[in-house]
Amino acid sequence: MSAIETRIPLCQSNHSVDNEINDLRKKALDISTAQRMAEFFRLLGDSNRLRILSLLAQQELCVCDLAGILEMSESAVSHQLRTLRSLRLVSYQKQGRRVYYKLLDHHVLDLYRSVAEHLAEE
Amino acid sequence: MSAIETRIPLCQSNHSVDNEINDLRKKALDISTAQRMAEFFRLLGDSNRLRILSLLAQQELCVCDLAGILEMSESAVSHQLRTLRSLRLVSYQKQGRRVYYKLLDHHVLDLYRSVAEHLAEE
DNA sequence: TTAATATATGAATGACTGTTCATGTATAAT
DNA sequence: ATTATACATGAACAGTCATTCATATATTAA
Repeated sequence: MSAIETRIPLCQSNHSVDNEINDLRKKALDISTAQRMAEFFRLLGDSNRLRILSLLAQQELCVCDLAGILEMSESAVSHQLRTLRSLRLVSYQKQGRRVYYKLLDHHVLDLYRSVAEHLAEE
Repeated sequence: MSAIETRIPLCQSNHSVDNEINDLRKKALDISTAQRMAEFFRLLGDSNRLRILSLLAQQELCVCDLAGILEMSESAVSHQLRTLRSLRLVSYQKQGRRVYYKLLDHHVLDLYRSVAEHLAEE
């Protein structure tokens, strides 16, 4: 059983890349890492979540202020914060009956800026 | 009609942030920009698209090679490339009946690295 | 010319996701 | 104590999305 025969059939016949298939398969992002990265990007792939993050990047804010500023329902904000919490992008602190959220992860701002730069170039 | 009265009701009573609501609303990411940024992040929020990009970051590849390496159907790959094309992340070049795709946007790699770094820290 | 290959694409399907609505809990105010 | 507020959360619903399937086009091979 040669390497060629165990290989999943690609394009018929040999073109330049053909011999490098196995190399490339190793170089490709592995599935589990890709899934974790995708999960992270997907988290940023919602305009309301981005707007929440843009505010928390400035200062701590409680749920009802976020809701008021962004004109979203408190429930919707709370659900989104739950998502952001689950990926450790925000932390929170209770004060009386209010819960103040703040940005926890500094990478988010880098990503934010990179995309802003990309969009500015179009 | 004072500024207070025209303001959308937030948390009852005045806490420290209350006077800054209008300021914060101006500082928040505006909706249309947030939507464009979200569209971009959402594009990266799929593991198969990330894996396609990780390969194209190394070299030009045709559809059937991508399909073979990633063990996806050619149709699925083609659909994803269409999406990547629409956001100008890849360009393509026809050679015979093959179509070679390559990475067009350098920001993608920056984003890619930022997230990889984030995940490495957990 | 005829058959096979590489790619593209519309429609259909199943899975996922964000919001709303209803409800529950904890805290503060009266 | 009773009421109102701030927040959380499960269920339901609507919209979105990635894949598959069927089909079409263009190019190469026979």
